[in-house]
Amino acid sequence: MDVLGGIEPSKVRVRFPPSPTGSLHVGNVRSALFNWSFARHFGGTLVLRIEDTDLARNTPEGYASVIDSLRWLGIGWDEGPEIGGPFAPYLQSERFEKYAAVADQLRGSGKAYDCYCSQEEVEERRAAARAENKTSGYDGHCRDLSAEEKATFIAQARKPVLRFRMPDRPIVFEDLVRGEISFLPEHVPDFVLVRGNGHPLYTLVNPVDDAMMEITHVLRGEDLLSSTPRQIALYEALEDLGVGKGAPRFGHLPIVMGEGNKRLSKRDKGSGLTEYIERGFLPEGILNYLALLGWGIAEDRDVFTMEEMAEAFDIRRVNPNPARFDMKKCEAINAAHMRALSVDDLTDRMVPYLQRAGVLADTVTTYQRALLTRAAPLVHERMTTLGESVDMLGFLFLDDASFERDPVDVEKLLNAEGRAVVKAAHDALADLDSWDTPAIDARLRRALVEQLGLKPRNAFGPVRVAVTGRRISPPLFESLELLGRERSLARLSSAQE
RNA sequence: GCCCCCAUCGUCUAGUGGCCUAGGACGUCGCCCUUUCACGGCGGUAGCACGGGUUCGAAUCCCGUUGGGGGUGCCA
Repeated sequence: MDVLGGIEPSKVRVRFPPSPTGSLHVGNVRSALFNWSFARHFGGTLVLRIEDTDLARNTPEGYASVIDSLRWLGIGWDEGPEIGGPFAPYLQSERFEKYAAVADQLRGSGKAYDCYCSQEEVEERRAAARAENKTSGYDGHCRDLSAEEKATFIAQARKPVLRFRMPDRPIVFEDLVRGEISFLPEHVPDFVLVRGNGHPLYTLVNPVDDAMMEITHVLRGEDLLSSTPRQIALYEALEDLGVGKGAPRFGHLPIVMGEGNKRLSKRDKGSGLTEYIERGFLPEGILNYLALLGWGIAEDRDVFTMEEMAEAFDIRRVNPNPARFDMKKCEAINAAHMRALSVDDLTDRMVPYLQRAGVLADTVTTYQRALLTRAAPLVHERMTTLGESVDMLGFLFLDDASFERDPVDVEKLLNAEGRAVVKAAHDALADLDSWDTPAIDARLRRALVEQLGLKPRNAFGPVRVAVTGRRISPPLFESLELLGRERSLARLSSAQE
């Protein structure tokens, strides 16, 4: 299959057209990623276009959220809002005159027509068609109205919608991920381009902008597969009118499903990118995982960078099956990227999470920064997400007033026996000369394991809870060293109360 | 209802007619390492939806069935 269709690789133009109705959905992100990779692979152009024609559903926060999310992800666009480009503006809400002009051309040429049917009438006939086991779409009632009929409707003050006149022939196209797909004309009814109130619809503006912006390839979700024949017909009509150069090539990506067998919808938990950001996923982790939903870099490898993906990406190798989002695997991939981070990078990235949780103040002191840098290697391989640094490292930065131990762990390990162990640990460490890991290790081992005859696990568990506040923590001796003598002894004392 | 798409372990996938007694990853189970948790190492578990063809030979090609998904808007 010919992906490029004869055009030069660097002339490839793809787009990502989110509608700013809220935070980006993981399905959108996946789509943005594949378009980005496609463009990068060929050295082409990625256009960001904001589809905000549905005024009722847009919010300013939605727009900001889209921009912020893409920046957070590291998915950069070559043309679009904030940076401009030769086809500006890139917000559809600023392009209404263009759509109105095209709509007039379409109407004037007879490629679209005014339809005076009310929504109720259309719906009624739709239901009737359905009852007869027929395609339930617009029946073409107003396709060829006489002047008298038109006059009657106008006299009734009906506000017409503009409907596209579908050609009476099958529409066949080569999908870049699915191969040949065809639709018979009787199954693709005429569709509305402009509302009765004059507002253009997605059905019009999306192809019009793709045509005007000279988009060569459309990579999008499978949910849009059945609207493709309508759009292809529109692109062709547009070309006849001198707008654009006909239909682009399409590739329909498998949809992303949530738990069970339903499409991951905006309502579902785990569907919004924001949740992943808040939990402390890495952009490279979530992106890598999303890439795996339908694509793979190699048979025996599933951890890779975006650059590697762009290098190797081939739309023809995308799997058409719907893919279920598996949080466990997403976490595993993210953890792999966490481990791949340098200690400095990891440290930098943990800071905002620690601040937001109140573990660190807005201004991080030099001392705290140094302490965090020393602590980072201890937790590096223990975290799946950056958010886990809060529970893992909180004990090092919290003062006595804010430090709290996990109640469950306290109950389990700081019982009478546990407190006795903690006391022994305190006494053993009280006069330790050099406060460092090897010395602490040796001293504690002698006092608890050798002298009290405890198993290491039983000896260090209570001490761990006393010092770090939890049963699960960074390595104990290193933690004690970093905490320092004074604070460590204080924790060991307070744990006995 | 009608249209379109899809179909390999629980999940994501490799497999493009013989290399497949089907490979990898995540999960899961067991063991090793071990001060907790991780990391790491070793091993196990589990799959070609079904039925017909085509072929010397089919997970791979064709048809049907079943199942799943999407669409069917004056939303995008």
